[in-house]
Amino acid sequence: MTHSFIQNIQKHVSLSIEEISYIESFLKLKKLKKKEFLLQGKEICTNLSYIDKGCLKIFTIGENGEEHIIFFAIEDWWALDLKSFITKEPARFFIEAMEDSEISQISNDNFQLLLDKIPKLEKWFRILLQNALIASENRIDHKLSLNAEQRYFEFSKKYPSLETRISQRQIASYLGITPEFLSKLRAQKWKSKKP
Amino acid sequence: MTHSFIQNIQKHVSLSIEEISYIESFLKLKKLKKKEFLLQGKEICTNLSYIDKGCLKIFTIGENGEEHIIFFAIEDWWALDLKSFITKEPARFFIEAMEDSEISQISNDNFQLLLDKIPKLEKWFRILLQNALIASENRIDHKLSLNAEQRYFEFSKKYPSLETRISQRQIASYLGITPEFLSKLRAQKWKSKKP
DNA sequence: CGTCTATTTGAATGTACTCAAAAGCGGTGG
DNA sequence: CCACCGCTTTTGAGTACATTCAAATAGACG
Repeated sequence: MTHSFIQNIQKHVSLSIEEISYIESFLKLKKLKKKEFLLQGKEICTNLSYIDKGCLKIFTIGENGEEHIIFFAIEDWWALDLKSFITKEPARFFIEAMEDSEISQISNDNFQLLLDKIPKLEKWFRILLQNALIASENRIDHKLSLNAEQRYFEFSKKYPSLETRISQRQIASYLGITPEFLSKLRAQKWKSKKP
Repeated sequence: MTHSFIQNIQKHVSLSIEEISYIESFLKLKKLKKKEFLLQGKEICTNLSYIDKGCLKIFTIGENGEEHIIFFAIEDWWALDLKSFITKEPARFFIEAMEDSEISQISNDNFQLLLDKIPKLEKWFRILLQNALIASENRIDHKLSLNAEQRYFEFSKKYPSLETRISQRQIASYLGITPEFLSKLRAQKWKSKKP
């Protein structure tokens, strides 16, 4: 059975047997333990990491050590600091495993090589970026349009699985509120649903 | 002299004379007057619009009619609802000219045709999306990490030209604050710089 | 000019934050 | 397997950042 990384690509472009094994030759499998870092800010993000299993967070750290989660990467999604990966500048973001996870990595140099050798991969990556940008635009809209409670509601709808897999602290950080306040929102919610 | 749309493409991929005229054959030039709409929410975004001159806003409209500006499109940048353009679903966003503007449009059908006929355009569009996504990720980080005053400061740094071209009301909408509060922030700023 | 919209300013209000303390939960080692 | 330690969650009181509403002023446009 082919690697799920390959299956992901084949959703958008079809590959020959040779191309598949060529791509697979670049993949490095890696296991991460919960709380293990994949990328520390200021390092260069040299790898694109496809998530086979588990869940990572991509985040920045503020003045007082608070984490600001830019996005979550779960199964069949990607973890990288795009800017650093492309430009080889020091990373803006940190990446850390939130569960024991398994990933498949390809280095930025090998990635460029692949795009040059198999140009149709440009299409696949273009579509990947397209989807990420659409999600990112929606996130901006939500942050501009909705209050904390509404954003929490939308989050629960969009990531029903994450709701239980990760701590409220992490969810609060993603929503842009304090964990204390999220706790209060949840308490309210019960009150209005139980009577 | 070649169209600046073409020049933009050639920053990333080189084109033959034939390819250039093929691309140009699809471009429709259009002039917009200030406050003219390019896209109304719920319509389908059938065109990718390259901004030759002027400035547009891409935004949503909330419950009470407030505008939430997702991004500004200025010279040498793009205006479209990406999701609607790709999927042909009704648009999430509105697009409106903030100044008299000149744009060059290509329809989504012709765009797909171009990508198929000139595959190296995939690379150009991939890079365009890459840059947009990087900017979008930074915007999310700013909204999570910074308070209103800091976001205003960053905005002024990033778009020094816009600061004077558009109304404070629009800037406030982009920053996610009320125009009244932005006015107060600016008043404070003078106080601390004048003494 | 006159009208319409944008900006400024102030007072009252609200949403979300800080700080602190208590309770809950999960993992680890004896 | 239980006890303990550290971290997360809950709860409450006080506070701060930002909003709402209102009214006055200033600017822009036909």
